Amino acid sequence: MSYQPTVVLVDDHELVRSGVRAELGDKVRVVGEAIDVAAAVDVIVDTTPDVVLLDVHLPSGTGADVIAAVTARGMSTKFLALSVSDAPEDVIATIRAGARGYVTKSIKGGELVSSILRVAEGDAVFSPRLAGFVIDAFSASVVEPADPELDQLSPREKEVMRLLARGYAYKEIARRLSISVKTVETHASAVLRKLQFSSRNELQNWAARRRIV
Amino acid sequence: MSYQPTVVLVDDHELVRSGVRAELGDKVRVVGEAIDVAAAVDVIVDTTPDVVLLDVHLPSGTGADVIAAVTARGMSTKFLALSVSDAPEDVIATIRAGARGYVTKSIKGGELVSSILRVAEGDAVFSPRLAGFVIDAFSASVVEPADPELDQLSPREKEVMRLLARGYAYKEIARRLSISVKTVETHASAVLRKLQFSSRNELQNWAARRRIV
DNA sequence: GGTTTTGTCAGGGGGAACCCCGGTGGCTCG
DNA sequence: CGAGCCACCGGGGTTCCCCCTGACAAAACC
Repeated sequence: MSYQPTVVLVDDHELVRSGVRAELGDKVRVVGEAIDVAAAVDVIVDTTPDVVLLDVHLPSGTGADVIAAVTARGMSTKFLALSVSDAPEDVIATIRAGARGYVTKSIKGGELVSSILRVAEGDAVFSPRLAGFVIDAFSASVVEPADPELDQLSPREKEVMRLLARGYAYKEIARRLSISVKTVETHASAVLRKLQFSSRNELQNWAARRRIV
Repeated sequence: MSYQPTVVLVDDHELVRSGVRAELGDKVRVVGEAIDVAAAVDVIVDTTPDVVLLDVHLPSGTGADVIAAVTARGMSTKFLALSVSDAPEDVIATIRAGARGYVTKSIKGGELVSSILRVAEGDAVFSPRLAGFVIDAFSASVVEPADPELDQLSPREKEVMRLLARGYAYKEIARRLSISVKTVETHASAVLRKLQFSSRNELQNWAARRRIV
């Protein structure tokens, strides 16, 4: 492939930037550099590179700030985080912001080049250990801790509770369960009493947070 | 490292299982096999392997079903999905369920072994193209598209809307904003009308999904 | 300076939500 | 077989939600 992706380097250490430039050789074309958040945003907007090689910790903020500012301008630039930090917080924050990859500075030159090329093609790239952090955060955001509070409810009450939490009117619930509205009221009262809620709205918020909806 | 991780193979094709067994050689120890969801769960619970090599599509369900059933039993087994499918839905569903990696069957034998070893050590492993799907799904689950619908609301109405979405009673909202209950009613009516909701519950659900709470 | 928007408030009404009482029938368990 | 739990249903009541109409002052816009 003779096509050279264009790259912007964002790092506050001159040494790192020149080192990276040297390693990159002629496989990619460096079209701009920046050392802080504001300058980075300007350069990226001006040069619209294929990939931004981005340090996570900058003097005036974080790499995530840069990503947020650029994507807020409607650009679809791809970001590859390049950092000394392998802390889960940094990795997750940067990925959440929209980075397509995250490699540590212990990476070898050749691998850095191939990582940039892969990101330019739309793939995601991670140092081995770091991908796990993202996966953890991803699946952790879905877990249902099987609330023991729900065991206080009889089967029928759970049924009513679920519909209640979704905001259905008593009339609707009665129709769906083919029972009388009065029965629904009875179950609803029991649910609110047992779960210590004073209104369906509290239940609804609680259910939304626990993702029982 | 002379330590052999134990592995369970779950795949409905005999050919695939024997192929995998041949490729794995003596780097890992295969302690069990299964061809459907129920059998897989039984074998995994019995043998408590370090890693489960899991096909995504099984005769009686999906790999995600297996993961859900096993984790529901409180086990912390690691799962590596091995599938012919590279469809984003399959990848995301399997990862959401809790898999620590996803590789396609076009993988070479040696890479499969090293993938298993890395998963056993806690890393996450992906075929190049697939990691991007997870990242997309991950960052997409956070974006706030700055709802243009909210611009229809006057500042005061937004204020009321937020409290309304949290489930506060009119009386409470009036107290917090130091205004009359009747004024709250007026704003609430305007909010529901402008946002096309017919009850506060719809608003509450909508707000919960958009994370405006 | 008129018009529109916004924020404030009120009356009145229909309906829904929630509560407290009551009752029936079925089931299980000691 | 009585005691307890569950699912079912009703009456009657209070409070809250939501709507409609109408009003007035301040700010903003043209």
